[in-house]
Amino acid sequence: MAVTLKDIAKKVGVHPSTVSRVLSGKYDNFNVSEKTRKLIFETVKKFNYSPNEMARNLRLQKTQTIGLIIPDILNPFYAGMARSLGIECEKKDYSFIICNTDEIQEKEINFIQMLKRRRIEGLVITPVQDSKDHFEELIEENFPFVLASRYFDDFETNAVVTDDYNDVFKAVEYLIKLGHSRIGFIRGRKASSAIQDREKGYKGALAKYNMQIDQDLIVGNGCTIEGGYKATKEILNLPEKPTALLVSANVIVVGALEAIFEAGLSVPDDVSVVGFTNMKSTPYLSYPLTSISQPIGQLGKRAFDLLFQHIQSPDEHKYKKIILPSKFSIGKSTQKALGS
Amino acid sequence: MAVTLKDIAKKVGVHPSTVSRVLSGKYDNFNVSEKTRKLIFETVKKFNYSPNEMARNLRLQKTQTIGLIIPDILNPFYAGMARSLGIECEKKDYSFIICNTDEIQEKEINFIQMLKRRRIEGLVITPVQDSKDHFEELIEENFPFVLASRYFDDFETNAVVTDDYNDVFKAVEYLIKLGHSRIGFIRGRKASSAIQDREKGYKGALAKYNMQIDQDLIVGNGCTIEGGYKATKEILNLPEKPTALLVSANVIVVGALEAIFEAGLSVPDDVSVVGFTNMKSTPYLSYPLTSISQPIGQLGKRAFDLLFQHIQSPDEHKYKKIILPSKFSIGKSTQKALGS
DNA sequence: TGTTGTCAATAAATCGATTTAGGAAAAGGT
DNA sequence: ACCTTTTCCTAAATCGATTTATTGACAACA
Repeated sequence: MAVTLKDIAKKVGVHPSTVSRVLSGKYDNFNVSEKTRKLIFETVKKFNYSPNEMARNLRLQKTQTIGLIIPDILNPFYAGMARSLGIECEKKDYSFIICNTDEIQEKEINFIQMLKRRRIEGLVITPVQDSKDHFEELIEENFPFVLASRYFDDFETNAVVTDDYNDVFKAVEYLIKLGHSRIGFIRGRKASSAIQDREKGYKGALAKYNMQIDQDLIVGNGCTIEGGYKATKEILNLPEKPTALLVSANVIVVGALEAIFEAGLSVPDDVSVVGFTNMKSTPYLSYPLTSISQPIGQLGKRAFDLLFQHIQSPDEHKYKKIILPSKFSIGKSTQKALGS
Repeated sequence: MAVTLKDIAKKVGVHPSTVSRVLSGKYDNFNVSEKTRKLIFETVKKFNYSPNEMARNLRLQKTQTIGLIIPDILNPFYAGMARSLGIECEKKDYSFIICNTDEIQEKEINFIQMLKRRRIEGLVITPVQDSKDHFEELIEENFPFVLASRYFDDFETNAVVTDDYNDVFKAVEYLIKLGHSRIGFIRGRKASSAIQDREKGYKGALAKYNMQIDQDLIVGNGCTIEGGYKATKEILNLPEKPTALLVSANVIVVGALEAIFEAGLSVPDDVSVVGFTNMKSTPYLSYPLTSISQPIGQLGKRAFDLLFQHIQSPDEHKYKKIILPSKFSIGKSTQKALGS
């Protein structure tokens, strides 16, 4: 169907290898006469020849393709990562294949298998973290991959994460300084290392100020709107309501606010809220949210950089864990606690 | 490096073709002894053999891959499309490669070239619509593609779009019936057929009620937050302010609201707003937005269906244009015009 | 005994490029 | 006139699968 290198060779009257060498450009002005080169280029143009990458890939053992496995592209956090990864890919002439796990471990494992069959050269992944054996396998094979936004304690890998412990620590400290003493923690997916670190940061801040950790104030599991809604509803039904909430992930914020408004409470008068944001596409309020905004673009970029490095020099690469700080921005969803 | 079919064949002591035939499963229980089959399967498992798709692709002239070219994955509208396309792809064992054009025509053209080199089997695309020659080329070649959310008047293609004219018509009619007589239209990208149809719907509704079309009330170009912000600011500076706004795309809503709040106006008391939404990840207000919500999931699904059909039967396929209705949902961002 | 048929497996071409080694012809040197 | 060098190009292997045609062995049948 499509015109091949062989076809071009025949038209020009030379051997396919000659055409290949001319087009590769590696032997520039060398070993091929100017006349032949011209003729080849003309013919290529005339027949609109475009090389078959499948064939090149096979021969060169390269696909110029990486995989991106994330929980859900609908989550603007991951969309942002995908975006910036895409930009980096483009620069290096790579493409990427996106797979959504929906936080289902089995899907993740299958996707990895599938992508390996497709001979992707590397993988950026936000792991489900319900199991991890498959990563040890990847490490054994020295298969290039980078964990994004989550990491494993147990073994060394490439990883790019945010400074979750400190990010939340500071935010909670801020709430404490506003005089809040009952601060709720709306939790995301328990299994996620990021969420775990945020919970630790929350506890760490409370501990610093000698405040009791009340397990009733730590609720929720899962990074969904519904999860945030239910958890917040639960926490607002406590006999002793919290006066402030730390919402530990971006999507959850939407559910949390829903629950707050539904309970007839207002922000920040009845309850102060600190959330996670990323860029402007996240929940928009008639007032800006006090929030921890993560450097998503950087996350994608740095992940690609690490991955690319591993791909380029598979033998002499070193695993790196990059920790990126977030920005804490004070909006209008927080205020001093009543009576303080 | 990786273990190949040949390696397996050697281990088992048979010819590669035998291994291939066993693994393909096409010659089930036939022409290969039970003993050999078992041995092959065992060896495959033992050495963790996974077929090289590059090689298969080349031989079979299939990549099981399609392309998705969209303006921006960060826009939840396109993220939603990508999501549902992904789900459909998975069912049919396809993968997809996402490319963001940022509404830059040149990028679109380059991406198409690149994807064709990679021998993707088909393309779902939301075209930039600054030019269109390259699509006529695709049609000539009978290359499978589906336009999503935008279409071309000039020639027949596969396309899945929303019912933009009627969707906006009804929304504007609703505003008129609330007594609004100065209704602003915050426009998205002029070049987009979807936006054009929405503008027509706006004008059509006004015409139906014998209302003058005031060009000052039609502002903006470009589907960005900034665009929406500037356009809205402009319209709010008119000597005779509009009492209602029809915001013609989802991202723009954020900018429009920003401008409204900045001007010290409130919604819906000072100005009623109808926007475009899709699912819950769009701008969240302390009140729900009156909005036209588009069936994004359907859009992705139907686009894949059309594309798959074309891929499966390239010769007997027929171009189809599918028009999907949106849902108009009345929230709290609209109310009766003052004095009516 | 010779023919036919079945079963199990192989040989070799193929997909479309790249690349190493080499070869023929022209140019250059003495 | 002969050897060397350079220039220009070709041959053929290769990447890792799939598939069509074919072969060899053995049993069945007349």
